[in-house]
Amino acid sequence: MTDQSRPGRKRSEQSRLAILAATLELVAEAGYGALTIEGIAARSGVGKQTIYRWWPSKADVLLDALATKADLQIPIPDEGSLRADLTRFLGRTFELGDKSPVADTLRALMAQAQIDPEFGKRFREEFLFRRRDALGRIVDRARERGELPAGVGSGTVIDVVFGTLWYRLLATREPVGRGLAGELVALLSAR
Amino acid sequence: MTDQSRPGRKRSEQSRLAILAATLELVAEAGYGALTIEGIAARSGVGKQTIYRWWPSKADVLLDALATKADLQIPIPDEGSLRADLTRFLGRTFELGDKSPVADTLRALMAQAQIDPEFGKRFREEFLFRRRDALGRIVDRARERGELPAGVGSGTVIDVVFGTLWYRLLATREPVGRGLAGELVALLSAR
Amino acid sequence: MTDQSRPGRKRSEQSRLAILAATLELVAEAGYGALTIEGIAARSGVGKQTIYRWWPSKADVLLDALATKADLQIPIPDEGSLRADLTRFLGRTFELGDKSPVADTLRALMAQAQIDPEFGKRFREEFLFRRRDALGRIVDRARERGELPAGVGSGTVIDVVFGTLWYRLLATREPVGRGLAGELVALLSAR
Amino acid sequence: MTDQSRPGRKRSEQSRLAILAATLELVAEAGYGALTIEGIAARSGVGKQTIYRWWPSKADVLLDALATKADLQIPIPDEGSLRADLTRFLGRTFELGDKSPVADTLRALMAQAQIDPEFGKRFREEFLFRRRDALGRIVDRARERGELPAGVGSGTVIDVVFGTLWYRLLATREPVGRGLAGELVALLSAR
DNA sequence: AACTAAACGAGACGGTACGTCGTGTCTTTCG
DNA sequence: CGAAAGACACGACGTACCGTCTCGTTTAGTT
Repeated sequence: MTDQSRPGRKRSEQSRLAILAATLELVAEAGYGALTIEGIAARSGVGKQTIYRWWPSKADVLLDALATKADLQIPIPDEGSLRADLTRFLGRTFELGDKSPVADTLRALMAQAQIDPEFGKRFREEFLFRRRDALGRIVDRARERGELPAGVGSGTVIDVVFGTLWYRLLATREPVGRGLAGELVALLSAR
Repeated sequence: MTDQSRPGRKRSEQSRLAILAATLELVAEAGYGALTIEGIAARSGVGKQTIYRWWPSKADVLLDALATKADLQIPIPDEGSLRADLTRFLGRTFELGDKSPVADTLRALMAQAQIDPEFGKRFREEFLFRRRDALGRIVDRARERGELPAGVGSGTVIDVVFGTLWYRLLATREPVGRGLAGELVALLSAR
Repeated sequence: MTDQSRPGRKRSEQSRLAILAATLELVAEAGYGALTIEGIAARSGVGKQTIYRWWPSKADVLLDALATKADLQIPIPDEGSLRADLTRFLGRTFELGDKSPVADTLRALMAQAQIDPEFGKRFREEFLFRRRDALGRIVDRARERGELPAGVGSGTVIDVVFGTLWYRLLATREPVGRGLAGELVALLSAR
Repeated sequence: MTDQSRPGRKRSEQSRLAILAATLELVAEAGYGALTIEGIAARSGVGKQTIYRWWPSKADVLLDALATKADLQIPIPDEGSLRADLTRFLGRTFELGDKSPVADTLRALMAQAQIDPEFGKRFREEFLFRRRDALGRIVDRARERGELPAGVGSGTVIDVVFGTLWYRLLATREPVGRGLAGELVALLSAR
C-alpha cells in the first residue's frame, strides 16, 4: 500500500533511531525549553533536512521518541469490577508517568500542544484521545454493570480521571502516588 | 520601604498600560506562539529595555495583562452548603474562563509554566495556588459540615475540581458549560 | 582505443542534449547567478548524478552548451593585409558576441573562471588561448609584412585587441559595434 | 546633513574595521570562492546581522575593505606630455595591481560584478567609472595637445588601456610589468 | 537654578536558532 | 550497468528575536 516499491534511496532507519535517541537525551539533560532541531541534528550526526523531511516540528519528534521508547499502549483490563479495572489502569499509568523523564516529556508535549495549534491537533488525536478511548471502554462496562453514580456522564468521569492526573502533573507537580487511585475509585463508585 | 522617594524619573504608567494592551492585542491576533517582546515594544511604541526592566519574561507580561484586564479575584461564597457554594464558585469561574481570549491566555500561561521553570514557579504561587486556597476554604467548610465523602482528602477534592476544568481547557477544549458544575457537585457530595 | 565497445548501457545522447538545452534556458531566464545543478537536473528531467558523471562543474556544462549551440570556431582569414584580416576577424567575433545571450554567457564564464581556479584553467586552455592562437596567426603574418608598429610585441597586440573587446563586454557593457574594428585597425597599423 | 544626530546607539567603528580586516584575511587565505558572510562574522567576532545591516552583499564588503586598505585613489598626473602622464599613471596603477592580494581581489570583484547585477552596477559606478574618469582627464589633455592619433575616439583609447590591463589580469594572468606601459604609450601616441 | 539620577524611545550590538537551498555522494529500482 | 529518483551529511544562506548595551532626551527629586 504505502510501501509500494519506489525508486530512490530508502529512509535510513539508523538515522531515525539516532534522532529519537538524541532527542530524549537532550530533553533529559537540559529540558524541553533548550531543545532545538539544530541540537538534535548535531547530537545525532544527522543533517537538519533529514529531520525536517520526516517530522513537522520538534514536538512531533519528541512525541515519536516517547512513543518509540516507552510503550505507551496501556492494556485495557477487564476484571469484572470498576474498582479492579480502574486500579489496574491507573496503576499502569502511574508506572509510566512517575518516571521523571517521561513526566517531563508529557508536560512539555501538553504545553507545546497549547502553543502550536497544528501540533495540538495531532497530539490530541494521536495521544490524548486514544487514552480517553481506552478508559472509555472501562467506564462503559462499569456503567452497564450499574457501578457508576447516576447523574454523571461517562465523558465527565473520564475527564475527572485524566483531569486529576494531568492537573497533578502540570500544576501541583506532586507525584501521582498509589493513594490517588483509591480515592478516585471511591469517588467514582456508585453509592 | 520599597517605594521610598528616590530621585530620578518615575515609572511611566502610560507605557505600562500601552505594553499590557499591546500584549493582549497581539495574543488575540496571532496567538501566544507569535508573541515576542520585540513585537510588544513595536506595537506599544516603547523601547525593549522598558519591558525588560519591569518584567522577567513575556509570559509575566501576559499574566500581568490578564490580571489587570480581567479581575481574576473570585469571591469565596458562603451559602451554607457545598452544593450552593460550589455551584456559585464554578459559575463565576466559568464566566471568566469561557471568554475565548481569557481561555486562550490561560492555556498559554499554563503551557509556558511547563517550559520555563522560573515562570512556572511564579505562575503556581501567584495564580494557581491562590485559586486552590479559595476553593480550599469552601471545601474545608463542607468537610466540617460532613458534606464530603469519607476516604477522599480535601486536597484531592480540589485537584478533581480544578483538574477537570483545566483538562477540558487544555485537552478536550470543550466549553466548560453549566452542566459540569452539577455533575461535579453530584460526584463530590457525600452519599 | 577509447571508444572500444564496452559493456553496459551507453551514454544517453538524449539526456546530454536535454541538459545542455536546459542550461541555456535557465541562464537566459534568470541569469548565471541563479543557475544550479539541481535546477538543470529538474528542468531536463535528469538525475543529478548524470550531470556530475560527465561534467566537473556547472560552468563546464555551460561552456559545453555554448560550444554546442553557437559554433565558436572562427575561421582565420588570409586576405593579404592586416586591415582586411583584422576587420573580418573582428566582424565575425562581434557577430557572435553581440547576441545578448551569448554575451551574457561569456561574461558568466569569464567570471566563474576567476572564482573557480580549476575551471579557470580549463576555460583558458580550451577557450581563451585558442582564440589567442587564431589571432596570433593573423598578427604573425602582418608582422612579416611589416604592417605592425615597431616596439610593440605581438603578444601585446593580441592583448590589446582581446582586452578591449572583453573590457567592453565586462566593464562598460557597451555593444561592441562596427566602429571599434576600424579604430583598432587604425591604432595597430604601422604608420 | 547626513549625520544628523539620531537617537539610538551609534555604529561601532571597531566592528566595522574588524569586519573589513577579517574579509581581507579570509580572501587571502582561501580565495573569494571560500568567502562567506558566516566566516567573516566568525572571524571578526561580530553578529551576522551587523554585516547585513551595513553591506548589501559580501562583494560590497570586499570592495569596501579594499578601498579602506589600499588607497585606490590614484592622483592624476599633469606633466605636459601623454608619454609622461601615461607612464606615471600606469606605473602607479601597476604598483597597486601587482600586489597579489590586491590583484586577486580585483579579479573577484570583477567576476562578482558579472554574476550579481546589483553589485555590478555599484562596482561600475563606484570603482570602474571613477578610474575611467581619471584616465579620461589625461587623454583629454593629450587630445588638446594633438598627441593622439586621429580616427581613434577618446573613449576607445581609455578602453584600450584599461582593457589591456584587465585582460592580463583576468585572462593571461601575466604580471602587468613595466614594459607594457611603454608599449601602450608607443601604440597610442600620434605618429 | 543647578545638579544628579533614573526612566524613556531608539536602535546597534553579539548571539542562537530558524527553516530553506544547494552541494556532492550514496542507494535503490527500473529498463 | 546507465539513468531516474530521491535520501543523506554538510554548509551557508538571510531572517527573526533574544537580551544587552549605548545614545540623546525627558522628568523628578535633591542640593
